[in-house]
Amino acid sequence: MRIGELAARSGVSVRALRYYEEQGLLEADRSESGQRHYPESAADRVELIQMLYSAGLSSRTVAELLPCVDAKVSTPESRARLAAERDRIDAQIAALARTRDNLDAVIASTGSPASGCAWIADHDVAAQASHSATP
Amino acid sequence: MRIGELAARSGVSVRALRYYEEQGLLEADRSESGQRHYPESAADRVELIQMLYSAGLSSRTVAELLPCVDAKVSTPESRARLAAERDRIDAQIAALARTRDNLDAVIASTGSPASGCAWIADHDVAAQASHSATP
DNA sequence: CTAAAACCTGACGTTGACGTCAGAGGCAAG
DNA sequence: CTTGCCTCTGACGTCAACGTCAGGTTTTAG
Repeated sequence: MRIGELAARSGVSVRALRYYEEQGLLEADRSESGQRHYPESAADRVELIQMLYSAGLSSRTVAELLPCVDAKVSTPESRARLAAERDRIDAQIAALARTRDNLDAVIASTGSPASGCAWIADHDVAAQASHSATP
Repeated sequence: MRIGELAARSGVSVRALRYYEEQGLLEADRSESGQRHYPESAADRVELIQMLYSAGLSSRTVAELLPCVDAKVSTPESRARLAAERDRIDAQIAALARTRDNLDAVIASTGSPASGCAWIADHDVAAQASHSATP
């Protein structure tokens, strides 16, 4: 398929796909006239790239991880790299969960006009507690 | 305390604190000579701002939410706003969890050199499964 | 064959959250 | 007083992940 169709299928812009290629994240065959031609699997690849992007990985990091994903075997370094990113994401999830819980507390405290909003005082206790529990 | 100390305590740069003030996220008293002076509670405020930033909220959004956090009562709009952001964070957590699980699968498949790496084919199945299992 | 739609490269523009630098004041110590 | 560190405003620089525009070629529809 050509770049327009891949863009439509994967929901990203044509420009983004060309950018991915520029960054070495996505390769394409070229027709005689120079037009990019992608296999069906490219849609999955793009989805994967987007997933890693949305997890906060930079294009450089993704570029470093993708070969390790593609390869059947991995070096100890690449495994460490993957594990490190996994841990980073885990920490990110924990932090987000804390933030969400705090937002819930805010919503609860502001929901009924009678209740006071002592959240700024509360949130530190919660933050410190979960912080000291997950360093 | 002055800006340098607040920066040291809260772990952000002096520039960032001035930026927060610029964006209306953090107010400061001014001494006669114009130097910023913060109360102790400012450290908590900064921590809160950072938490919201790290959850992917823009400074504009934070600026809209903070008054609603400070106020004892909230309007229906502000509550809806808070709830919307909460849901966004929830979705973000779910997406991150999926990404993490995928990374785990990669690590597992590349961990032992004997096992094949059929992850790109697998990950969609897993993504669909966890997607339909956690909305 | 022709016009519209899709594609190409190259290059400059955008946005957010700061970094960094310049030049000028403020403040406690010796 | 002056030395040294802190602070001020203002303004330009940065970086990532694209958006957008220009000017030209290719493919497709009629």
